[in-house]
Amino acid sequence: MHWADVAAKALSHKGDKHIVSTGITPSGEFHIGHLREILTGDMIARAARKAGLDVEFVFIVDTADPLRKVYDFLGPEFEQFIGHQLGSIPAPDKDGNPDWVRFEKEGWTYGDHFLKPFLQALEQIGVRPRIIDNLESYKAGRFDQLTKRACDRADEIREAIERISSRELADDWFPWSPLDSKGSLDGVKVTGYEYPLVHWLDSHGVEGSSDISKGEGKLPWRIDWPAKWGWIGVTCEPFGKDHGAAGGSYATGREIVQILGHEAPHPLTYEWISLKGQGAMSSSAGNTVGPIEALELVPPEILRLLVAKSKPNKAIEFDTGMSLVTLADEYERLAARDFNSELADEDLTRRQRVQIEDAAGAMRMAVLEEGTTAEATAVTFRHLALLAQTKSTDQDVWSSLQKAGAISEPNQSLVDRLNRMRAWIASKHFPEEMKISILSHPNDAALQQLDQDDRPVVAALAQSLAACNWDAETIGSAIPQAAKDLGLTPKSGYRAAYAALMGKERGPRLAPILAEMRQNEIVSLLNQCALSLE
RNA sequence: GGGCCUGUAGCUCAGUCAGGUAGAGCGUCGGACUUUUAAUCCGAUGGUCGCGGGUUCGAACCCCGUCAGGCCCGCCA
Repeated sequence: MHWADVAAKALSHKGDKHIVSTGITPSGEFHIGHLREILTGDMIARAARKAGLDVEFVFIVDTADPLRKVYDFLGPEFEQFIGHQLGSIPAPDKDGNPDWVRFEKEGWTYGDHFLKPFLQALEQIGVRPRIIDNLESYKAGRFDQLTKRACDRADEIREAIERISSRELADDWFPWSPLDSKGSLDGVKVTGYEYPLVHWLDSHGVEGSSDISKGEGKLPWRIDWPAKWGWIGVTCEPFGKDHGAAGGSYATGREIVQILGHEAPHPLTYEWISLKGQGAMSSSAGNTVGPIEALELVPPEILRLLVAKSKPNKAIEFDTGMSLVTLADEYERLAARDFNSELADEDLTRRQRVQIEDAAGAMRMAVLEEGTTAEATAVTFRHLALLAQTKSTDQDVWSSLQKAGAISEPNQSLVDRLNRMRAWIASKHFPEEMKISILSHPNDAALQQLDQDDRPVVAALAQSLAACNWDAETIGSAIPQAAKDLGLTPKSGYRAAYAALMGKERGPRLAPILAEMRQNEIVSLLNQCALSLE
């Protein structure tokens, strides 16, 4: 069973109606690590729907969280907003300074700035959650009753947090952080409480009162989370391994939510995504790949496959180089399989069966539109990379594929894929290994690798290519023919051609590439190679 | 200090919950396709299941210990 189906099954034991929730703080650039959170939730919801459950998928944007510090991408002016809520301060402009104009005219906030592009990415990747803005929810009084309960039973909550996380809370700790006279959550002392008011004294020596029912402040993180479970009615939530550890926020949350009068959701802890060779992704370290950037290179269904095929507790190493090609080709292979007929085989061992079921499940989760079946495009990533590099127009690419019988008319997903491929090729991420390049000088090392028998082919090839019509078809037949004329197999022709022209043992189809080059340069290169072999 | 996760073929991982002959994909190697050589198809190769004990007729799986990597007990997906 696929991991999402396992989670769905666990949910089905608890009832028929479910809310799967995810949440992210928009404190900086979103990266593909955040995508795992939301895709994990989306996949559980998908599996639950397939299991016949009534399920809603929500995404909570934690705009009520305060700005923790002046990040590297922010200008010094943001110093004044430390402790202020992300949904109530201006966004950084291009230079990292507060964009007051948009803030005042459009209400464009720090949270919006980072959230909006992420939402676009979600749309592209087929995730359409109900979005809940946390700050607005506070202001609308959604947290009111649960906050009242938390304040009324502050001692119980304090006891739970201290016992479970084995940390000591300050004497003046209170389960509500009021906003101070400047709008900050930092350094505010609670001096009294009578619902709905929490009285405070801030770091500027100002006294005031915070109205819980109007959201003039927020619950501290460890209570904020269970309170959300309560008022939204969350029954399942995936979260990063940081929250999942013993003593972590889920452990305290599951008890606190009971104090608040609700049940804890079914948990699912997932591992982080790291960038290959660079460790965990972190916005401050700058080693991130944003969801938008990733989607410019990778078809969304392939990004989905990456998450779908990895069990949540497995760390994922994301890599925009060769692994992407492997992953994309894996998608194509999987799409071409007929899992139902494979599973019909009675002789399968339990292991083989599980493996086929998991692959089928992963593909169900990977397709963009829920309930559809992936269709193989009949063009591998590798092949598309080749065509995109050798054909200057899209139409030439389609013609080549049509000629090969791979497609009749390109469908939309193939068109998208070609656009992404061109973006990938143009980006710094495109791997050297995939780049097609014809040598400008003989590569002696590669030539020496050639068998003695194959060496004469180089000279023969130089002659026949010098004489032939310079089109892909003619070149294509000249290469094997040159070998045959010498009593060798076509393979010898290719070996010689690759060694001489690309300095490799094998490579992509040569003829269409050569046809794009100048005939005299190719012939001259072959002649030089022939000379150096003598 | 306390706790969680991970460790299985060259690589990525299934299999551990319900103990029963070590599995897949990729890679590699070989063959076929006698002009689509990053393609496709066929075949082969490949593992003291981190290590040491214990329970058992039988352990990758359960128990105890141990090593290594990652993480949590302020904030982080």
